[in-house]
Amino acid sequence: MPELPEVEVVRRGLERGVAGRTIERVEVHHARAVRRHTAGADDFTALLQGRAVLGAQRRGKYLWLPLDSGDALTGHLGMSGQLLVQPPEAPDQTHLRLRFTFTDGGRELRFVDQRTFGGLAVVAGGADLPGTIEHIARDPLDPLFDDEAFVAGLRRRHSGVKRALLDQTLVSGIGNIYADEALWRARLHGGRPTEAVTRPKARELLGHVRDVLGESLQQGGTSFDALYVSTEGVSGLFQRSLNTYGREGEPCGRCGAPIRREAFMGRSSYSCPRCQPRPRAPR
DNA sequence: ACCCACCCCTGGGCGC
DNA sequence: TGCGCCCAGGGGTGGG
Repeated sequence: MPELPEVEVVRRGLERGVAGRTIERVEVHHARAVRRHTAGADDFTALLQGRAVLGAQRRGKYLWLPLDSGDALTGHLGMSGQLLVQPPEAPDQTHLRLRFTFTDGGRELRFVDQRTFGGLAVVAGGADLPGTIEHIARDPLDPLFDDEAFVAGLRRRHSGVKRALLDQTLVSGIGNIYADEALWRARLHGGRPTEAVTRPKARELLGHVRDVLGESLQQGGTSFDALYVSTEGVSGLFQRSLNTYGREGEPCGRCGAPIRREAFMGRSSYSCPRCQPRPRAPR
C-alpha cells in the first residue's frame, strides 16, 4: 500500500498490535520478501528471534520497528504489501510471504504481498533511523518538516511540479494519488516548471498536500480494493473524496469539465483540463 | 541534475 | 474459455 495515509494507518496498527511484544519465530515463505536483507533469510530470522519490538516508526512510506537489540526491522509495502495482525488460527493468505509469531502466543504479524515489490530487512544499529532510509525526506505531517526548505528546494529544481512532489528525497509520503489531488486543489498542472512556481504558490501547494494527506488519514486512507487495508484488514474511505484520481471523463467538482487522463512516467496523471491548464512546455 | 527506459511481480479487466 | 494486451497507491538502477 502506497502512500502516506495508508502507511500511517499501518504504523498505528503495528504500534497497537506488536509493540512491546517479543518475537518467537520467523517464517520466510518467499525469499523475495527479504531480498533487501542482503545477508539472506537465515540471517534475517536469526536477528529477529527473541527480540522485543520497542515501537513502530515511519519515514515517508517506509516503516521500521526498533528492536531491543538496537537493530531495526524495516519494511516497505511496495505496491501491494500488507502487514496484518492476525490470530494464529486465521487461514494463510494466498500471498503470505512472512510470518512472525510472538512469545505471548497471541496474534501473529503477517507480511502479505501479491506483487512482491515490498519487503522487509533488518538494519544493524538502525533503531533511531535506519541507514537505508536516511535518504528519505521528512513528510509534511512530520512536526519537524521544514516548510521553507521545501519551498526553496522546489523552486531550485529544474523539473515539473509533479515530479518534484513524487521525489521522496525532497518531500516524502506523496504518491500518484495524492500528488494529483493536491495539484487539483492548487489548480496547477503537474507539468508546470518548478522554477515558475512562485513562493506563495509553493506554500499554497504544500498546504493542499498537507490537507489532502491529513483528510485521507482521518478516513483511514484510500482503498480501491482489498489490497489496501489496515493491520486489522479494514479498508479506508477516502476514495469517496477523490476529485481527480481515477475519474477520467467524470465532471470536475469545481467547473464541470471532464477530468482528463494523461500518460506520465509510465503511469497516469488525472487533472481538470480547465482548472489546470497545461503549460506551454510541460515537464 | 535530470530524464528516460526498464527492471522487479501478480492479477483483474478488456477486446478479440 | 482462452489469449494477449493494458493497467495498477512502489522504488532502484544504469545510461544518456
